[in-house]
Amino acid sequence: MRILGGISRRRQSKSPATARPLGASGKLALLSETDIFRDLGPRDMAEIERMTAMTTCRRGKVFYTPGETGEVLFVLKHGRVNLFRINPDGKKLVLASVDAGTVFGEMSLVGQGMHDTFAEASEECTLCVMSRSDVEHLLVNKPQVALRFLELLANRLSEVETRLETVAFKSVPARLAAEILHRAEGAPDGRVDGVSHQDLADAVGSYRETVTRILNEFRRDGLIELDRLSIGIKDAPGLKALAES
Amino acid sequence: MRILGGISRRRQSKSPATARPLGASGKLALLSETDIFRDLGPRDMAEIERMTAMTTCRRGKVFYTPGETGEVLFVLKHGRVNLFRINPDGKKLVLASVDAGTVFGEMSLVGQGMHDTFAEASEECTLCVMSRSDVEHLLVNKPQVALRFLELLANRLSEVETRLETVAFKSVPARLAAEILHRAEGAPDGRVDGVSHQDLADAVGSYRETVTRILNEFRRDGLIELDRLSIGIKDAPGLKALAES
DNA sequence: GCGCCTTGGTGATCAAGATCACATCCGGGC
DNA sequence: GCCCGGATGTGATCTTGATCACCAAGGCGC
Repeated sequence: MRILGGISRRRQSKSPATARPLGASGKLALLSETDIFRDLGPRDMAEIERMTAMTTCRRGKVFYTPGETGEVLFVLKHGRVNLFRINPDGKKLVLASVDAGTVFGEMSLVGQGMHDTFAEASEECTLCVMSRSDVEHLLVNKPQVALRFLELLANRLSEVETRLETVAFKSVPARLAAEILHRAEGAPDGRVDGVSHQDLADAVGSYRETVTRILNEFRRDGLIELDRLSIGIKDAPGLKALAES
Repeated sequence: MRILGGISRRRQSKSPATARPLGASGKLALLSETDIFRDLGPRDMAEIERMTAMTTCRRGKVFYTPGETGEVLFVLKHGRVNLFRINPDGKKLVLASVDAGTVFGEMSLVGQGMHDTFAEASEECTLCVMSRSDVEHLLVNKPQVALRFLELLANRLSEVETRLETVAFKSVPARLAAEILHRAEGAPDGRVDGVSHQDLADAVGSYRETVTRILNEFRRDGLIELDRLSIGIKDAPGLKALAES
């Protein structure tokens, strides 16, 4: 059985301890782009800038571990982050894969628990880190931010609910087809790169061998083409049909 | 295969069309108890009272159907509500079972989508219904309410994530044990009443026959006792151990 | 070039639980 | 009491997909 230690080894950056802090230079520019802050004026943004730290994480870095990390909230500026849990056998399940603009973290203030949840950069990431008190302050004094936050949370809720339904109702091939299509969104060439079968298995809640087998079936059926760490979509409608179960 | 029509037949109240409106009498009293409004003063409460409708639903009533119902937000005052989806085969999955104080509904404003999600009273319920514009108004003008809302949403998110993990990782017996324990909370006699095997199956994402079989195993192992529509817990620690997988 | 690690390929086996098919059983309505 | 529908009990399959056991190929560091 693949265990927790193995995961860290497999992907975790070998670079020095923690994420690298960013110079004050590009901080403001990055912050202004964020969804959650978009309603604020320049003066507010400057204030936020003073109270946040910005860091980057390279692909694969697990930058949040329950217990170890304090009570902070992350705002993802660039890149993509996987929030996942590990079960007692060491099996990993990706709860959510969040995009730039999303807020996440351990915040009892907002009840936003990351109980047992890890966060890892699935791509090169730029993150903004806020302390509990900063967030409290911000939410109380800037209602617009609270509203944006609300919106984000509601979207994540909706997403997880759909995921729950998917895991409960659909077969692994269906889930896999959906996952591939989802990951291909945004890539105009209809190609998913840098994703191992193991990654897909973690995402759909299955196993590496099963994913390999099913991907090969997909290829046999002319739905996709396969290369090392790369999947090319050849028949998107076909995949979509499969994804509907 | 059990289908959608069957569900309505099985449980839906045969009473006239919609839920019964409540006299203005107890409205304010009920509203003040709600979590989400608890920070408001009497004057604000009065204002809210003016703009909300209060209704009751009897057990089993499906009072929200996607598409049919408009863009409203419910605040559950008393009772318990199941939010669920139906898959193409007619199989039902309970996404969340929400308690008094919870807010839910179709609200694009807050991104709070109920796409394809139904709501049914699993107990006698008192509900407060707010329109989209009322909610917008409230959230913009009463930041405290937005904060409470945030808190609620974050809790629900956390719950669904745990549920997702459970469905993905744990066996049906484990899920069932957890579900029984969960439902027995609050009942000091350690008894779960008025719940059919089908209800449990819908809740844990399994099938009626499977649930029946496993419950009988539980009884054989001295964990529970069984009666028609009733389960008595005899060995809570044993169930808990099972629930941990 | 060599060794090693990561990724991918595949057969064999197995267990869980979905699915089908009925048989009761119980309570309520008439 | 009789009938009906919902709730439950249970046997008999059948599939899916988890799990085990290896092997092969690609890529990288040295």
